[in-house]
Amino acid sequence: MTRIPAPERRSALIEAALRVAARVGIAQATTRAIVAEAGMSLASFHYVFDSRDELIDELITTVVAREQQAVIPDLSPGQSLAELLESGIVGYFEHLKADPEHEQAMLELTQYALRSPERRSLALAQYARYTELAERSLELAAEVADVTWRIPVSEVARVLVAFTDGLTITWLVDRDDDAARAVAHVAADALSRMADPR
Amino acid sequence: MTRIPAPERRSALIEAALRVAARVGIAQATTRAIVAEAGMSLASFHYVFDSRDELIDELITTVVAREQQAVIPDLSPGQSLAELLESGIVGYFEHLKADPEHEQAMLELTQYALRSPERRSLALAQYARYTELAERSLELAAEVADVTWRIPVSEVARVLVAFTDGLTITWLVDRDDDAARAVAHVAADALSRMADPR
DNA sequence: TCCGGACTGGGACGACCGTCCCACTTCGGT
DNA sequence: ACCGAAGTGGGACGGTCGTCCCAGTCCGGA
Repeated sequence: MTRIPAPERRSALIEAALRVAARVGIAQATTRAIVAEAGMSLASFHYVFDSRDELIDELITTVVAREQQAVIPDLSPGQSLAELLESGIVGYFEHLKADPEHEQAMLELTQYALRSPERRSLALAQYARYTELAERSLELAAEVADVTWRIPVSEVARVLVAFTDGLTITWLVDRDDDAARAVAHVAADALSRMADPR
Repeated sequence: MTRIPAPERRSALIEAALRVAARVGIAQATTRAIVAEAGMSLASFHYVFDSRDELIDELITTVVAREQQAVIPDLSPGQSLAELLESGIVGYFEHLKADPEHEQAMLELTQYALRSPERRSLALAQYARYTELAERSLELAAEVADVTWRIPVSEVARVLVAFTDGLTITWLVDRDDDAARAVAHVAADALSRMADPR
């Protein structure tokens, strides 16, 4: 009824698609389910998106781009590097616990992107972004703890991403908070050994 | 044409389904794609399976049950625990590299199972199995290296599963062998610190 | 040899999917 | 006040999905 300009409608549909994907998975995020969530008609969908795939692609791009501060920890000084890293990872874990379905949808989005050659780059960009965020957190932690990374931060960051990913999947399956915290502890300890006092 | 008894047909269909799922993903593993892969008609499918979901469930169960020796490393003595663990993880990594699509399908299967409440237990069983295999490898490594685990092996195993899972996903995305090996190295180092000399 | 159950092939069904079309309404600029 | 563009609603189309049905074929035991 109320008329909405195309660009606004695009982002409204992307938000709706994200909610639907979190609730029922991307496979079930049909055009009809998305427009129902957004309270629109199918025509409005195809007025602003050529295809569902175009929306999914933009969904990945958008969500990855905004993944910002959620995971960047605020670190209080006076702690060892290992402690800083652990509280950083635990911070991410709290974020995961706060909205597990969102993170599950992110995982599905990656798998989805990996399944078609022309979408592979989206998965790569997603993980490049994760690594970039991890890198920033690691630099911050090193600064606060007054240490320097022995190997390039980007490489440490790549390991951190792998560890948090593993933490995510296993927790999504068994929902074992203690086990996840143990992973965080061990991972932080391992990463902290990759730095030297300044 | 050639007549096949029902139990044989069941397993033939499951094998076919696994191949299809590895090739194109579970979402695209339709009943028609599966019977085409198995060289049967749709009627044969529903003669032995009530529904596609029943096959998928049995697919998960079957594949998880047989996941056996693939990941259990054969360890040569004379190495430190960290070295043993690293070569074990690298062994898994080689297994992953040998058939990435299979591991990708396993990941999709997990996500699929997590999406419906009545299938959640399948994902749990899958990871319980992973943990069990990890546990056996860890016990073996500890024996060869003549050390004992400071905390319950099952807890160490759970961490190892998380680490290998993280290694798997990140590598499936960026296919960076060196980075994966770095993850293996760091993970092995971290785990080795959870044991004491005997 | 026959008969009942096991198995097969092909076609059909209803549901849902992504996409498209077209008549209609609203809006901003002139 | 008017007009072209922007936006909307509803219905339809072709395709694919899971599932089902049924007439037929094969086989082993009586």
